[in-house]
Amino acid sequence: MKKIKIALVEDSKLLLARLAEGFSLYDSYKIIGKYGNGKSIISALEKCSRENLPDIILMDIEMPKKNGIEATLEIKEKYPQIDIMMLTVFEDDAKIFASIQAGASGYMLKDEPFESILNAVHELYNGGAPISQSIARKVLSLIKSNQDTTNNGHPLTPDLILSKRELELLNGLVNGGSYTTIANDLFISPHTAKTHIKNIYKKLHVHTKAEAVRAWLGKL
Amino acid sequence: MKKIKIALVEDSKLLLARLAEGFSLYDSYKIIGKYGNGKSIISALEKCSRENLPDIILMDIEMPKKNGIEATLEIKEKYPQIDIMMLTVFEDDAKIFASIQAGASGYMLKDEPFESILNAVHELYNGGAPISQSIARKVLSLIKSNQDTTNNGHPLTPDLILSKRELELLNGLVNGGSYTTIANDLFISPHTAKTHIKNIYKKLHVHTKAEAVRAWLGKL
DNA sequence: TTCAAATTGCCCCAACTGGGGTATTGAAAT
DNA sequence: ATTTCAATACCCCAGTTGGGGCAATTTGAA
Repeated sequence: MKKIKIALVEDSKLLLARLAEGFSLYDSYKIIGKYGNGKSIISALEKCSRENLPDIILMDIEMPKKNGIEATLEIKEKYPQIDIMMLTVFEDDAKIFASIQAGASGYMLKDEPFESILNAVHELYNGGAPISQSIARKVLSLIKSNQDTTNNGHPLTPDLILSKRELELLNGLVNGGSYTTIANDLFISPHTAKTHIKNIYKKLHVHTKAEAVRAWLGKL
Repeated sequence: MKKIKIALVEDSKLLLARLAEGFSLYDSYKIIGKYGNGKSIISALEKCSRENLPDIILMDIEMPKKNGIEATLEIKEKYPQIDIMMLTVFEDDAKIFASIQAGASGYMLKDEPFESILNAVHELYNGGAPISQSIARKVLSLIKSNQDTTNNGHPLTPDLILSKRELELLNGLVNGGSYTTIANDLFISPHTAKTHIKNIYKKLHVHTKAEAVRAWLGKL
């Protein structure tokens, strides 16, 4: 019987060890890697042969070097078949949506008992999109308030908050770029960059780059 | 015999519970409060009679609502007799210095075994300034590289990186203010605010508000 | 006491930013 | 087939920002 290959990305060594320990008690799972930030798992995946890639990644959001959302964006770009479940201590609207938008298929709070996380992984492997009760409630209320048409498929990707392209622009903002430098990075006109950024401001309800960076990096 | 009164500020319920549990095993310590972010401990302290104030606060740095550095700044302003020890998962130069600058007396990594933390609290209560080995090494090397004159006293406050006033200005930046609004908040002229911010840029090696916010909020 | 550092304040000016438009294209959904 | 929407691109313009320099006053430490 084939084991489900799992990679863990989590900056707290404590929680990382606790998760690894938890999975080690079950025969059907195999931890194939443990990483402390987005950068390290991405470079590890690059060195990985196709058959050794993980089936599922459990990914923290708040991490040094490269946060979980940026990492998810990059990983799903290259390996769309890998399912990613976000783990976080925050119940932050923007981060939930950004995660899902970036390609995450599930979203669980770290404080959940390990059994819930285990169930979520199982559900994810079988095509589900597990979300913590408290998160689910928030998502539902926000979707309702946005009058958005429902989405039935597996990779839950509501076209809420920010589009994929806008996420890329926002990333440019976080990296401190000007309209021109961001535009050059993305091979578009500075005018276009500005248009995107204006739209981002509207969606995030901010008015300056500094506020956008702050909103993106949490702190609210 | 008088128990040492301890308050815990930590957003991870898991670690919070673990710390509380740890201290509960020792007769000489008493946990007088557990808080999930900077805002909640500050409002709790305000409602606290003088004799019920904690002797020592263990404070996380990365937290929602109000982070540990901002909270430390405010608490040491009002209650300078309380010793604050920072707990963090990051080994981030800027944050170590900002914490100490804000008034923290110790700096420990969360991953340390509980016994180390216990020893650190004991040392702190007896006038020491406990710092994790790995942190201490970094601090020493940075102090050396900055040619700064040594500091022998207890509240370790190197005049490195940012001055107290500059920290306040930086906080204004993080909150998305313009020169004018920040200046109004601090009752100074916009020209002065600009001068401070220019100096902050030089010290942090950044050139825009967005970069300053990013540097302050970690991510490097 | 003396001297260095922190804090405060101002000037000039080029460059960038934010907010308001409008418009074309291509892809996806109905 | 038609509509919707993301992504692209441009215009104008007031206001803000960033970089350079200069200088008075307060504070703290030697």
